[in-house]
Amino acid sequence: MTQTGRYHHGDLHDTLLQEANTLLSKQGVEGLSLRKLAERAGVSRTAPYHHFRDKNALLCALATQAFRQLDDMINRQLHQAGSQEGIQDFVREYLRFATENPEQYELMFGRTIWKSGDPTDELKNIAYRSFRHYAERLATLLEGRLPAKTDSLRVAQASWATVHGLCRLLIDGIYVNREDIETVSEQSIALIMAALSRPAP
Amino acid sequence: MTQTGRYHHGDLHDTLLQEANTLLSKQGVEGLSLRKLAERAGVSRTAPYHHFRDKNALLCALATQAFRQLDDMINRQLHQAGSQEGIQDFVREYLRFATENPEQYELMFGRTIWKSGDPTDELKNIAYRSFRHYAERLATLLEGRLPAKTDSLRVAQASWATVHGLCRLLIDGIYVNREDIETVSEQSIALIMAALSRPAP
DNA sequence: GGGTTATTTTGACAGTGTCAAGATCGAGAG
DNA sequence: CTCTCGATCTTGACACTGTCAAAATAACCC
Repeated sequence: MTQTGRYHHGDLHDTLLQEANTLLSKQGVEGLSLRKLAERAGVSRTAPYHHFRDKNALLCALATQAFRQLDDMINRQLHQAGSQEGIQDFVREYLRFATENPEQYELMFGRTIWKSGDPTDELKNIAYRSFRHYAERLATLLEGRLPAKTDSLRVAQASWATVHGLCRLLIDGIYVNREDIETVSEQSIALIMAALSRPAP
Repeated sequence: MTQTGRYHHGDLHDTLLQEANTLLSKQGVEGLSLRKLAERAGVSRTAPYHHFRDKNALLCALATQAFRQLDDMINRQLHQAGSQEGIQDFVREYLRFATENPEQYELMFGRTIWKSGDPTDELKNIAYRSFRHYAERLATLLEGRLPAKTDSLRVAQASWATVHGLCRLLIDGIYVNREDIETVSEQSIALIMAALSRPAP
């Protein structure tokens, strides 16, 4: 289980992951097949099965990687942000992350893993942890500013949904053009901000 | 196995669509194959190709159907809604639509059609029209209540993104549990409402 | 060395979408 | 009524896909 000794290939595990990630970026999930991957790595079709239980496991590993990046971003971005500008920057960073790695984002939150496949425990952990971090930081950020009977967890879920929905519409290119990113995201930020500073009756 | 008017089949077109929709509901897109469909309709594997150019065309037809329903709902729901309660009801209806037909919703907005496949002109038309209807109705609803320099189109996009994102997280079961639908959706409604009645500085 | 174990390969199977070519049958033209 | 035509359907085939079983290979430990 070490990576220094080279028995047959060297370390297929990492090579596979790396190659899969670049292929994902270029062709999307539907262009990612284990056989193609194996060929690129110079091994037989079934070689990957000794490093990943099945395709689902590979995809989960990829998504886990991406979630680690996102989690880092969250902690970095919302760490010492004491003001509304902190949240604004976070939203912008989030949008940047999603639009610069659309295929990874799709994999992280898409049905391929969460509905049709089954997410690894490792993936679930990092995914939930990321959200928890966001919720916690947001909670401390909003401490005292929230009216009674308003659970900060709900605010976290609702605001995440807003940004997430925006990303989806953006990435899939349905209702929001990429040229409108700036204005629409500003509007979304305003949406969140208004709710935070002055909640509904 | 229906035998009404069987010269060849009767009308495969509608049978195919209908069967596809029930199969979609039960098994999701990934469980929907043309061959399975053909078998259920009692015809050969390639028979459907004389009614739909390819699988993408079939999926687009399904999505178009669903969009027609959504469009109807939008026009019905936001027709004479003059107050905030109208918007609230709309959001609730939208959430109901999405959670009761999760697979259809996924197909309507998912990457299967919009990214990996290519959407039919018919589909694009109805999809854009639905959103336009929403935007228009929302605009008349908010007339005069919006501050200067706030484009109602942006508000429409942002609010749609909020509800859409909520639906996605709900359907894919990532961050929002189904038991929390009520509270989270209320929070989301509050989010939108706050922005509408009292915009951010 | 031998033996164990991890790694890789070959072969095979059941699926998938889709194309090409032939078969069938309803209906309108003569 | 016959006969052709065009819509509809079928058979066969191809290139893919994920994944399993069993055999082969190479590295490791004793």
